[in-house]
Amino acid sequence: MLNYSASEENYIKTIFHLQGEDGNVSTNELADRIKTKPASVTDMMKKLKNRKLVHYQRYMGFRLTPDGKKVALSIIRRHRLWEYFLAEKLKFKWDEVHEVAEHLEHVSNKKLVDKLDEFLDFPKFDPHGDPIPDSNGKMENSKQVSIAEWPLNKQAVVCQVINQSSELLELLHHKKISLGTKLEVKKKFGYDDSIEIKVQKQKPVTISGQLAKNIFVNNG
Amino acid sequence: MLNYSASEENYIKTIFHLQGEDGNVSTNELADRIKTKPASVTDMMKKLKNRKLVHYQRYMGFRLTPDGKKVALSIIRRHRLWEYFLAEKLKFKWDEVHEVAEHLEHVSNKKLVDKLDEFLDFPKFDPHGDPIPDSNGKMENSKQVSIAEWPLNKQAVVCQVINQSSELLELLHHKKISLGTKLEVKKKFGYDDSIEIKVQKQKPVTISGQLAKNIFVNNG
DNA sequence: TTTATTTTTTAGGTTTGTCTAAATTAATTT
DNA sequence: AAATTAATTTAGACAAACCTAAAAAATAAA
Repeated sequence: MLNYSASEENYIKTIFHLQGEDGNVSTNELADRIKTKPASVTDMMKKLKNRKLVHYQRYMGFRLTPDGKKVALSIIRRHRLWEYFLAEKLKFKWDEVHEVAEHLEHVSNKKLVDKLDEFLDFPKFDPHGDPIPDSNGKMENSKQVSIAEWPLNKQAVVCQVINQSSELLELLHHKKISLGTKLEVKKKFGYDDSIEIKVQKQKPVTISGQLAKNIFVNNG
Repeated sequence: MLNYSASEENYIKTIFHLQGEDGNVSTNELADRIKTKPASVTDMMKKLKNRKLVHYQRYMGFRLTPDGKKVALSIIRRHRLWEYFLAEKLKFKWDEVHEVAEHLEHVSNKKLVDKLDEFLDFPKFDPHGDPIPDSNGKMENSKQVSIAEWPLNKQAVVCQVINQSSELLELLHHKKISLGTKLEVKKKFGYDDSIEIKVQKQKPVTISGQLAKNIFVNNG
């Protein structure tokens, strides 16, 4: 994999986030996000087109080529691994990690990244619940969200439980919740952040806000 | 502390390494070291003079101001902490850490560096034996060298023992060596890397190459 | 469909950090 | 002390990444 400047990497990464499954990204949209001017975006798109990282025709928007996507995933991998490191090892707060990772992500030494991954024990999600690509660019296909944030009446599948302690495991066992359990959130009580969930075909049960925050789900 | 570009930081750091206690650094010397051209050095010196980081008069060489030294020490602190992290936590080899740290050192977030320092348990020396400045820029005043590399007949003071195990401690106790012990290396045997040392006023004793590599000394 | 508005691009300029080639100053040799 | 050599600086250019202002194209409205 070739090396790209921090600036190029920021453009590539941001296009990845803005383009959905198939949509094109517009000049203004990208300029807004990257906090630069549309003219600068046009300049950079010409450059990235030459490097075969984006499809681009003037006035028609742009999207990443397969090569561009690979590069984007490798930048996102670095970013999220550093976020995980900062939160898990250096005890940064959840909302402080992003800014620091914005800088660390541009150190693009493959051996460093792979060894960091190993040191962290190959985490699958960063502290915001976003999936971390592995060294081949593969990752879980949906964001991981605590059931405290999950919308009402939408099926969720338990995919991770953090902050494991024997008490927590005992509680989960009692509520018949484990990895892969399908459930729906039925009610949220703002008073104490407790929520009422329906596990598969059983009767609804209530869960404390504290527990809810530690059970992560996705849409299966 | 203001922020400086990676390029400025490389100049500042390199001037620090080249200037001794009081000596001036020359244009060619710095150009050589930084792998750039003398003309570029002159350009940068003008800039650093404006920022009050170097004393500089044309044709007369340059040296860091007190402010410049502070900046240099903070860069060196980052570099050596990352080197320690890479070797100790990510299991990089001794001779691979420098190159990667050259990039990581330019991420100049103070909180990141201080938390990294804490995570690493405030190490005093990097994997090459060079002292790591603390958050105030203070550091041990000499490089740490294993007695295997120490010159003959020069007083050495034991300042660290690494790879601590009960067997090693037992051996040290038996040889009457501990932190602060003064000794001299009297002979080196290339055959098995063993060395003969004289501890204070006692009779010379022989130490294996393996042990010698784990006893670090400086000149007191 | 013509006009007006928004979006995007082009043209030309700035800063940072680099370079080459020429000019200047310092150091060394004769 | 004059001449030669070496070190350093200046002058002018270049690439990357940004900018502003004006032109061009696409979109929306009348």
